[in-house]
Amino acid sequence: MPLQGPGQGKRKPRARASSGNPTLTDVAARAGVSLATASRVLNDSDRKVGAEHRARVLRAAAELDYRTDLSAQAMARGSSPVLALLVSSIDDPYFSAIAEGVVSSAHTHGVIVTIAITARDSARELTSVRTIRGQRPRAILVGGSRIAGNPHTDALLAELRAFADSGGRAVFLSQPAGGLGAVRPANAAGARDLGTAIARHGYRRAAVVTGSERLETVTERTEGLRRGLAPLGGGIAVVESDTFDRSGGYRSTRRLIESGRIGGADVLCAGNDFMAVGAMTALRDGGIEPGRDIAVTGFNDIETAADVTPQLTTVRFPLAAIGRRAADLALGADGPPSQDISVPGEVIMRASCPPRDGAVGSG
Amino acid sequence: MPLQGPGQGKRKPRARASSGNPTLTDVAARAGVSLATASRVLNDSDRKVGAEHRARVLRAAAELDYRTDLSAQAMARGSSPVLALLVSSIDDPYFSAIAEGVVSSAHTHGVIVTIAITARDSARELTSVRTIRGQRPRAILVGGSRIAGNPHTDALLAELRAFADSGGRAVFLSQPAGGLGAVRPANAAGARDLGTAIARHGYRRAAVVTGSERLETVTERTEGLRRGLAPLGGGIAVVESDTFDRSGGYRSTRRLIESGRIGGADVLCAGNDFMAVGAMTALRDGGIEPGRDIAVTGFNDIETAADVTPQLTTVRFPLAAIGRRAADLALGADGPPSQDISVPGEVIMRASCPPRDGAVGSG
DNA sequence: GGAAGCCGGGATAGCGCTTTCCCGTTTCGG
DNA sequence: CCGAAACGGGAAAGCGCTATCCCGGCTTCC
Repeated sequence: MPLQGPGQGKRKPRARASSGNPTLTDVAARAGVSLATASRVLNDSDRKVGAEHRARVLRAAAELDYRTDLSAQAMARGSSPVLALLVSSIDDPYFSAIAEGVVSSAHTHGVIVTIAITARDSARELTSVRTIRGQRPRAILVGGSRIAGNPHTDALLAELRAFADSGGRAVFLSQPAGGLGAVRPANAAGARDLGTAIARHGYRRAAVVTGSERLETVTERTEGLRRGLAPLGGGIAVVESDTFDRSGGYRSTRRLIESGRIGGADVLCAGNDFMAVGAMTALRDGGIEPGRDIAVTGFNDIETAADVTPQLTTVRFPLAAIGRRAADLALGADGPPSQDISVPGEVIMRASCPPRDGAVGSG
Repeated sequence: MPLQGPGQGKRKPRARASSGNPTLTDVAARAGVSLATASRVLNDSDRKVGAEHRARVLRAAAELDYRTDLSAQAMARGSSPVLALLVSSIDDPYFSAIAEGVVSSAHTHGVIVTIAITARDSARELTSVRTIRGQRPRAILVGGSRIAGNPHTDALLAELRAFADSGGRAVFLSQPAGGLGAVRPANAAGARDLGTAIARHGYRRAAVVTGSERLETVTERTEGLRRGLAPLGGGIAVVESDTFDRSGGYRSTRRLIESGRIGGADVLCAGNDFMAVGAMTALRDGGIEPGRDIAVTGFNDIETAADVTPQLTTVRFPLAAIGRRAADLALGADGPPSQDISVPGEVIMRASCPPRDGAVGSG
């Protein structure tokens, strides 16, 4: 038995799982070339490799069913081809439409998308970003409206900025912050256009049913609406807030009806389509027929909007395009890392908001 | 100038990006302990570490804002904490609901979710799985209905099986195959229950509007419906196929109306809720009032189902729960790796399918 | 004809982490 | 009171890649 110097003993190499995946070393060995050559072939690097060797490597890889280990590649290269998407919920047409665009863009960039949901919980949002940072992604996309007075906002922003400082790219899908760039729906302009459109249809007193005013999206839309109504002498008669979803729309409308405060309004403007749908049901339950007794509008043009009765007037945003554009911005080598891109919406007038007597002509 | 032996020259270490992330080595150095100790503290390993050292490491990590590099960790450990989800589209309430459950389960398991979309393109499905395999994920979840006669099916299955053989777990969210386990809605049973329910409401002749019969989901539902209707003497009068979405529902219904083939039916059963919604619009366009002149049913109970007029009778599946369960199955160390779990649905009778004269009593 | 390139290939440092080994101290059990 | 076991800590061997560096053989070009 050979003597071994102290501390110099050969360790037994960790046992490779018998069913482990083939490695590049295996491929190189089978092809009878060096590791370097195999790597060069499989990544078609700049360095040229002779046709003979190239073919051998390719064949060996195919025979072994070789799959590059992305973790190893990421570590060797120092960056991994992933884009992280952070949204409050993926089970929400708004975000899933954006996600679709993001994934599609990422695909064309050859980048993998990882997804984290925050469930509108700002603490979880923070821990998610922390975890995500561990992935050393190329970019982080943050969806979901910023909430005023959020105790974790500063920490989140610091985290994102640190990420950006270490070479990553962070892009918001809502209001930008911390000099970090954003691609987002032009809520204010869209709401203003909607206000203008309904004013021209003859409506003057709006009842607004929306989410918490601490959501920036909410204030942008409400304010935009006010500005759109004003020129023709219209305005917002009353604002009622609740959760930013269907049931919130139902409940707040119900409260408006029961308290009689809905009386002065000729149009009910909901903060989004879900709220609008809930509001319509509440109206019917209260004996008010939407589209006839009072007009109704929403926001976002979810697919349902065209399927409810009466069809819902709303503002359409190209959500998938927004997602795609955000991913492009985050992944593109070119262009300023931080721009604030507002994507305009389009007012879709439908039966829930018919022209009234006294409406301004189309001229 | 010191002589250097051939091939032994000291390479200049690759320049670390000045703004690079702090490494565990940095943490250990700052804490004045070894790499091993730092690692042990940060992963609370079995090995005990003195309180003093522990505290120093923790403090150093916090001060440096250290974030474990997941790729490096994955490589060192030989496996990465990721679950890959493959769906045809994330912008589809069906899949986004499942995805929500998947992500939520993964979160509690401390696992990251990466997502890939296939756009119902089987070639892309295959390449996606190939890429995914490179991530060496713990598990792969495959959504989307299997399509009969798909040329890439064998390759896909082989790929998944190879993945399973090398220690991963693959779970289908639709029909299982290749002995690989699945968690999925009990389409056949749900459809049968729906058939039974509408038969008891007095309906006998169903017109079915659905997707391609090469989709297994479609055949399962149609067949189940037939079995539910039969005991009370009902049956399927006509089947019309088109794309498995809203416009497909519209078009096929339209064709049924124009050809007069809808005549013999007292209920129109759509393959899913989207098709049902499209069908209702087509009916109205054809002068037939859904819910009054003909009953209508859907499948899945998407949120919209309760918002259309008349409210849609459908079969509800707990999609998020299915996603969660699939992820649990794929990530759980326990349990047989491959089971076929059918999650039952619940018939939701609504106004689109009112009881007819001659309906069977509730007794 | 020899110096000065290309060119295709191989050897091999890391990348940042985990984990095995090994070692000096204590703490016990007998 | 001595040997064994337990304990806390450190050194370093990889994990599977990429990319740098080096080399020998051929062209080129004066």
